[in-house]
Amino acid sequence: MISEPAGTATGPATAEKSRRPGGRTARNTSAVLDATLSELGEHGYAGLSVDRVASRSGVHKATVYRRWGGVDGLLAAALEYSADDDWRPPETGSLRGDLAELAREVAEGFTGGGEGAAIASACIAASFQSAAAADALHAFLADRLARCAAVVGAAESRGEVPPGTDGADVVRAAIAPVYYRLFIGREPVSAEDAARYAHAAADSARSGAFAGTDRG
Amino acid sequence: MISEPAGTATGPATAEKSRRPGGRTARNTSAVLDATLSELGEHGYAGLSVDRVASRSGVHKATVYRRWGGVDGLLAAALEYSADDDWRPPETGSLRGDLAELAREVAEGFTGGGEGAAIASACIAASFQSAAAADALHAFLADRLARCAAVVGAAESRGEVPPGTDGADVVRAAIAPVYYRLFIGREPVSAEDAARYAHAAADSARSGAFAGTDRG
DNA sequence: ATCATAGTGCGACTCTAGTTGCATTTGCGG
DNA sequence: CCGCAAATGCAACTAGAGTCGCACTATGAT
Repeated sequence: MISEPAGTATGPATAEKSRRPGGRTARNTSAVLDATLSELGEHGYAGLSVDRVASRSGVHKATVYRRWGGVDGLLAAALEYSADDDWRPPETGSLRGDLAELAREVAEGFTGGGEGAAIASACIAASFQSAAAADALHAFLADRLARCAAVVGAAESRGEVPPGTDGADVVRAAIAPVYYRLFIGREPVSAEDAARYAHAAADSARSGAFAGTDRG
Repeated sequence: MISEPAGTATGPATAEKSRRPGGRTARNTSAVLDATLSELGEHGYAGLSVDRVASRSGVHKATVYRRWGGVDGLLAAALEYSADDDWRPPETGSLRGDLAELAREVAEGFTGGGEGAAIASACIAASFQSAAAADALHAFLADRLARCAAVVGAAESRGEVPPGTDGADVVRAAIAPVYYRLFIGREPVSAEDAARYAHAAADSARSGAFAGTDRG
């Protein structure tokens, strides 16, 4: 989902289009975004304040407001900054296994009480407050969904699902109930729950529920 | 900023345990909660401010803070205040039809541009900001889910699904992808999308994916 | 009718978020 | 090395959220 902060890497996420990308500006960028992620992990989105990020990073408050505009842009930039571009979907050899592993990763990514889980949950919460964060999250999840759809493509080439199956929809069917329990209904999610939803989605795909026009 | 519910913030919201439930107090209660819902419909949760609700309702700001504690309790009370206790799940005669109608209602309930849609979306957003709102929404949705599970019970008695099918899980599988697209992935939802997810869930239930232990 | 008091109105107060004008630093091209 | 402009630091400022003490009003009981 969302990786740990890169730390040494000079994140060119926001600085690359600047007319002065080097030196102090780059240092400030990584300092501020690192501080943002740390604050997110410790206090969540509700406790994220520009003043705290500013003093923690050693960058002046006005500078943070000028460059990121507020908590919105701060979080959106931090989201891109920490995005793990090397993530790949599981390859267990079967669609059922792939989807089950995927659903498990989703559930654990938000409940597995580390800093990463807090940050991931904070991003979801932030998307309800800030259009910039919502856009960033949308882009991030759309990219993840597109990569995940590959497991359905592989299943199709193995003959597990009918040709023309909508991979993104199959993945949505597998992971959406996990998200629903976590963030909408606020219900606990067990590993068995996640596996059950993944298996149901795999079976639906196999019987053609997501192939081309809705045939029934 | 959003403060934690201090003590008995939402105490006298339900007038029955108040020591002075009649007259002006009751008038103020309905005036404030009506104003809260109107403000929610017009400006959403992000634009919900105690000052605006206070001046709109004619009740003093300090009174609103004293009785509801802030936007948290205000929205939680408004959610209970406006809950439709007479709602019943659809009865089309088939599980596929019931689930499809349910998914359609969910999608339309949030996207169908009226004041109700704005309020419903605001409640979801609020649940990410306020523990009180999250609890209120959890209770509301758990109640709705329990009622919806009845359509699966009816299908079971008709022989459409195996005995022991988990009704709540079938309903979750049908509506969760709609919620995912609306609030997590921020993707548009068409009527066809909603129907497709509902049909897939119905087929899964029919083939026993949600019957007792996960049979595979 | 009368009374104690819960509930309310009022306004001033504090605290924090966010903005602005100006001086200073610093990266980058010459 | 030098100069310009971008970026930053700084402090004072505005605006809004939330709190508090006090006076007052209306409710429910006597």
